Amino acid sequence: MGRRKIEMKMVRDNNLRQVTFSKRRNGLFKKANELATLCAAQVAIVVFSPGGKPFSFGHPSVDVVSQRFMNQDYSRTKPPHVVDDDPKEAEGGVQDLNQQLTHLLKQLQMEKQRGEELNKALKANRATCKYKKPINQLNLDELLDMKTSLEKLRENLQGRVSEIEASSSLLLLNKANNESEN
Amino acid sequence: MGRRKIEMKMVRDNNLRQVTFSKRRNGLFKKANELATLCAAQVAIVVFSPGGKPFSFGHPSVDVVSQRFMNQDYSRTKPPHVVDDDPKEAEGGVQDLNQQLTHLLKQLQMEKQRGEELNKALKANRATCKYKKPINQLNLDELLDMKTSLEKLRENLQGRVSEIEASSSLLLLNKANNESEN
DNA sequence: AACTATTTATAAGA
DNA sequence: TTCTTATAAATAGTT
Repeated sequence: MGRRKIEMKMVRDNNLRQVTFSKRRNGLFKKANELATLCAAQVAIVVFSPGGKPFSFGHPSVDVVSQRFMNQDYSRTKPPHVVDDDPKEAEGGVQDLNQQLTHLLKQLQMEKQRGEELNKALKANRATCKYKKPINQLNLDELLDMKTSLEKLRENLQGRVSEIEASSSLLLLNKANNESEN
Repeated sequence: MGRRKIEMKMVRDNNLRQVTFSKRRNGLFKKANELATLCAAQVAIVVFSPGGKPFSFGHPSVDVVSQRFMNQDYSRTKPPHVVDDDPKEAEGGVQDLNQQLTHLLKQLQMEKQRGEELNKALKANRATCKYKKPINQLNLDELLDMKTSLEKLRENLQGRVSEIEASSSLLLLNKANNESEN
């Protein structure tokens, strides 16, 4: 997409390849961000440059998404810790225990994060309580103000639970807004 | 990029959101494939659709790339499993690892329980969703019915999350009630 | 880093 | 879902 069409083969020139990588990595991450935003999807990307440098994009984070993926994946097939790089050690050796540990730690992190996000959502939600009583009497400015604060809340929400709560709130708001226009 | 420019906000319409997701997921994976091909880069992508279905792209594979990423990640900091409950054994003994495992499993259980409680509250809440769409068209009987079920729900709510959502719902109901009186 | 001529992705519509 | 098409966005080559 540019001055000329290019063949889909590895770019030979090292310098040009690096430039292409940078441009396209940015493009890829932008697309990923749009996908997450537009569709309320979770996305994780890991890329290694030709030089071996790691880059990543995650919504809400690489860890959360990859963990969710691994959990699903494992439940479909084998226990998560049986990677079997070294069959001799696979059943209860140190390596196996280490893998179990790592896996558990990640799950723990995920669960804790979920809890924290719920808490965050709660706090943010309380901030909106001041609006809750006289919603029929709010004027347009106040409604817009409320909308802003709800949208701000929405930005901070990470988990799906939070997603749902925000939708409800926005739905409520939209309803109020529409009616104030009549 | 199409017939019209669209706002970068979550697509509200479920059907349209699913279509958008499919199209853009394909686009994202295509871009990822091009990046890998042109630049000899390794790429891994994991995506969860709004409906929670997992999709992935990997070059050479999700596993290879994520494994490499994790290794690098760990080497930057400390091994993830060194929790140091017992400094004497901290460097790799089987006994120590087992203790860590047990400890982690307990923590996990606790966190999961917390999550489940929050989920329960959420589910109870969802039961009220059936009323949400045509609220303006509900007749008085239906409104009273809804009010009853909301009040019942309210009694059962334990967590603060649910508390807040119930308030919203009741507020919505009161509003609708008032309007039906006019 | 910026700039455009083009190619590519995609929103709407069928 | 798949295809078509008008338009928006990405980007290859250039400065």
